[in-house]
Amino acid sequence: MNQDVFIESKPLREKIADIIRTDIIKGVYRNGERLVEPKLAKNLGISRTPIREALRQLEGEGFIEIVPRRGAVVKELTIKDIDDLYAIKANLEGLAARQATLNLTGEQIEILIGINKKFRDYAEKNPGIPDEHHKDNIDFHNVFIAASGNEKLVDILDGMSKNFQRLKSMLMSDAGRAANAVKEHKKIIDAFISKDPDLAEKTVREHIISGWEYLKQRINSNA
Amino acid sequence: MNQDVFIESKPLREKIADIIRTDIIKGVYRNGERLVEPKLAKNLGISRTPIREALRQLEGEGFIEIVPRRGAVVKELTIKDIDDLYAIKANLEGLAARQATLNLTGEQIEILIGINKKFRDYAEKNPGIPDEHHKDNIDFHNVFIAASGNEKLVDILDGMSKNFQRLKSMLMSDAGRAANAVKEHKKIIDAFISKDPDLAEKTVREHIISGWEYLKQRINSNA
DNA sequence: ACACAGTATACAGTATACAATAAACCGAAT
DNA sequence: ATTCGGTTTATTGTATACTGTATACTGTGT
Repeated sequence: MNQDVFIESKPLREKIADIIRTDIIKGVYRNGERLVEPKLAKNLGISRTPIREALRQLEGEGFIEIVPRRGAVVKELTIKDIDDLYAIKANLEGLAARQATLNLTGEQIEILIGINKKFRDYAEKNPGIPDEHHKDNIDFHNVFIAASGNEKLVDILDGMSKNFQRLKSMLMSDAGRAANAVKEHKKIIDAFISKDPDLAEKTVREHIISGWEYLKQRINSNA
Repeated sequence: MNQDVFIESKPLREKIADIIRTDIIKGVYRNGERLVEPKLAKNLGISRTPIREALRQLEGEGFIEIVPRRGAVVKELTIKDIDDLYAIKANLEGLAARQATLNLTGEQIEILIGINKKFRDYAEKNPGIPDEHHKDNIDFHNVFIAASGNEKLVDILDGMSKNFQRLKSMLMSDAGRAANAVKEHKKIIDAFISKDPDLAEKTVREHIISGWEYLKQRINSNA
C-alpha cells in the first residue's frame, strides 16, 4: 500500500492529491467510501496535515465530498452528473473552437490534419486497442483549446478532463466510433479553414455530444 | 482588524475564507500583495492551520496564487482575465437558458416577468442607485440557471459570480444600461415563452456580452 | 424484547512545535 | 564601488499533540 510518495519536489499535498485522485479514478475506493485521515496518513507514511490539504483540493475538483465533523467520502458520479458535465464540456469546447477560429495559424491547422490522419490510420489498423487514439483525440482537442487564448477556459477544461478520466474504464471506444470521430474532426478542421466561428463552435459541440451519446448508449446496453 | 470570527457553526476555515475573500473583493488587499500566514493568524486571533486551508480554497476559487515556498499573493484581475471570464459566463448562461427552456413552467416565467417589471420600475425611478436593480438582475438570471436542472452548471456559475463581485465597485450600471437590460430581458423571456432553446441561448449570450461591452467601455473611458 | 440513557471511542477541528528553504542582508575581497 | 559568498531571518512545509463532537456500544429499566 505504501506507494512511492517521494517522487519529485512539488509539495507533498500535490503528490498526495495525485495519488488519491488516481486511486479514485482507478476505482480503488468505491463510491461513498469514507476517506479517513489517520488511516490515509498511516498508509502513506506521513502526517495528517498534507492529507487534509489534499482532500480539500480534491473536494474542489469534485472527486470527494467533505461533511463537517464527518470527514470525506468519495462522491458518486451518476449518469445524470456525466450528462451535465458533458453538456458543459461541449459548450465550453465549442467556445474554445469559436475563439480559436480567428487565432489558428496555417501551421496549427496542419498539425490538426496530421493528428487526425494518424488517428485514422491507427484506428483502422488497431480497432481493438483504444489507448493510442484516445491520446490522439485528446491532443486534437488540446490544440484548438490552447489556441483559443482563453487561459481560464483552458484551466476549467483541464480540470474537467480529470473527472472524465473516471469514465476511462468504460471509454473503450471501438473502431466504429473512431471512424465517426475522424469524420467529425474533419468537419471541425474544415470549419477552421473557412474561418467560420459559428460553424466551428457548432461542429465541436455536436462532436462532443455525439461522443457522449455513443458512450452512454454503450453504458446502458452493458447495464 | 480583528473582525467577528465567531459568527456561526461552520468550520473556521470557511469563515476565514469568507473574511479574506470579502477583503480581497473590497480591495483591502492590493493586487500582488502577499498574504502571510502568521500575520493573518495573529490578526484573526487563531492558529495557522485554518488559515492555510482557507488559502488553499481561495486558490481554487482563483482569488490568490500560491507559489511553493513563497506563499500566497492576491491574483491580479486584468481586463483580459475579465474578458475571458465573461466569454465563459456568457456561454454557460446561454447553456443554462437552453436547458431551462423546456423545463420552465408558466409560473416561473411569470416570476421572470415580475422581476423584470420591478427592475424596470426601480431603474426608472432611481437611476443613480444601482444596488437594488443589481440584485434584481442577479435574481432574474438565477431563476433560469436553477431551472436548467444542471447542478454542476449552477455550481460553476455560482463560483464565478464571486469573482465578478470583485468588479462590483465599477459596476455602477446607470439607467441607460438598465433600460437596455430590461429590453434584453424581455427578449429572453420571449424566447422562453416560444420554447425556442436556440433563441434563448442566443439572447442570453448576447445579453451578457452586451453588459460586459458596456462595462468595459466605461472602464476604458475612466482610465 | 425494546427503548432509552450513559459511556466509550473514533474522528475531525484546531493549536503548536519543529524542520526546511529561500530571500535578504552584510561583509570581505577584488 | 561592486560583486560574490556566507550568514541570518522570515516564512512556508510538515509533524504531533490536544480538544470537541458525533456515533457506536453497552447496560439498565420497563
